[in-house]
Amino acid sequence: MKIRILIADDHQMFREALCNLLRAEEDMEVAGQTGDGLEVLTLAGALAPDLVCMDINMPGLNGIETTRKLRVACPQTRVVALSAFADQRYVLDMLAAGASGYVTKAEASDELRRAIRAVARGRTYLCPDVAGVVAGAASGQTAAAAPAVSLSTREQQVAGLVAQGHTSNQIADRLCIAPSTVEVHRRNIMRKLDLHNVADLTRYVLNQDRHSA
Amino acid sequence: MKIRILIADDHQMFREALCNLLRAEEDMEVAGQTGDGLEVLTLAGALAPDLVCMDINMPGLNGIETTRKLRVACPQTRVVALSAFADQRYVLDMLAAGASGYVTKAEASDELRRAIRAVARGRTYLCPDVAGVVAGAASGQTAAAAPAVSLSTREQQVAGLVAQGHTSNQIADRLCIAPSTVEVHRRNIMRKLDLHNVADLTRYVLNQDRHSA
DNA sequence: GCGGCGCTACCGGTTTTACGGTAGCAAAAA
DNA sequence: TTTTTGCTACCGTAAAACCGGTAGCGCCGC
Repeated sequence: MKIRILIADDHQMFREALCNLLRAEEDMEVAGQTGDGLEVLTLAGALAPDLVCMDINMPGLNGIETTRKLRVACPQTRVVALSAFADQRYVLDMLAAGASGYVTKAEASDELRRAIRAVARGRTYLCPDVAGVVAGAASGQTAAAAPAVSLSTREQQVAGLVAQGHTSNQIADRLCIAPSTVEVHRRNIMRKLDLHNVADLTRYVLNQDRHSA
Repeated sequence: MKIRILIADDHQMFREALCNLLRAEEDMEVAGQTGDGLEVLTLAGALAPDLVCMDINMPGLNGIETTRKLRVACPQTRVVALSAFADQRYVLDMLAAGASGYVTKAEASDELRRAIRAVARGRTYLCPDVAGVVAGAASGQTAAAAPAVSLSTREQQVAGLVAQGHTSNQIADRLCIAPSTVEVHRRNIMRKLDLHNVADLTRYVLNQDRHSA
């Protein structure tokens, strides 16, 4: 029985090249391919593949969200993350979303074959770079610190406007509230995230945006 | 006579997959492949390929700089840029550096084959997305606006430290200059770039970093 | 019901930015 | 040579950010 694979990546060229590579394997079969997160969900429902090779940057729905929804809709379909990046944030979010493997594109394609076979057998596979990141997170403190913070809706609005370069007065006008209120929100945001200036907050917001793009 | 191709991309997996694709073509031959910009120069010198498929994000030396040097060292070797991005900045820099073609990874691999054949015949090939960007730059004003700004070395240092969340006093300590001097640099940076607060500057620096990564 | 949380709003204060002008000095360019 | 550019440094002012406490109101969950 061949391993039936769905390829999800926003670069058509990479998808085609990858199809080519995997089709050469005796024990693998490319069931389908797409570059759109939402289409991954519909295709996975129709094709019921054993495994999805999932990129993170995709239009429609990013790979992390897609993985999360896919694990609910198609629990029998496992996910191998296939990303250009090995950021701790990406890796942890992807694993938390339910991915069973994580391989970076910087690795040899042999790593991917190994990951596919391991995950198809119900195992977990992380390529060396990624395994190091996970180990670092486990021993470090960022893993515990990350999920502790959560901004309210209003705070997210304010944070976004601050990162766009607006002053508290401008934000107050925009949201039709008092400047003093905006400053309270700013202070609460700073306290929650342990940030202390606009530059820190801007970087934080930009990272968040990148994540939910 | 086959077209002898050198593949330069920092993702080994993509390189392997691409080699596979191009080897299937009758009129093409993959002479070599590497993920490092500096190695492109040495390999090109040794192999004298007809054409280099050049990614932009590479360690050692980025694709733009590599192209510039390659055009001087090996004028007979032409360059097709093969990037994930179609940013105006990337495209224009790459063409200015001497690339004869530009294809994005979001395109089908057929676009790349077409580009390779066109460039090997001495022509220029831009994929549709990129052609639009170039046309927009020619008619637009951003092309003239972009090279107008340039920060001095010191200003870049200060801008970077501001974006990292340091105050002028902290930056002064770090650079061993007076706080008043740091503030002069800040004002000059702001004036040159037409920015007016830390958030704007932070976003600018982050974009710059992404560009020269 | 009552405590907690989010949103609203104001008081106070210090520190930091943002923007203006002036100026010396060295190196590079015109 | 003169001019320009970059780096250095100080003087000011006004605005904004940062940090603390206090407090009313509505909503949700225990």
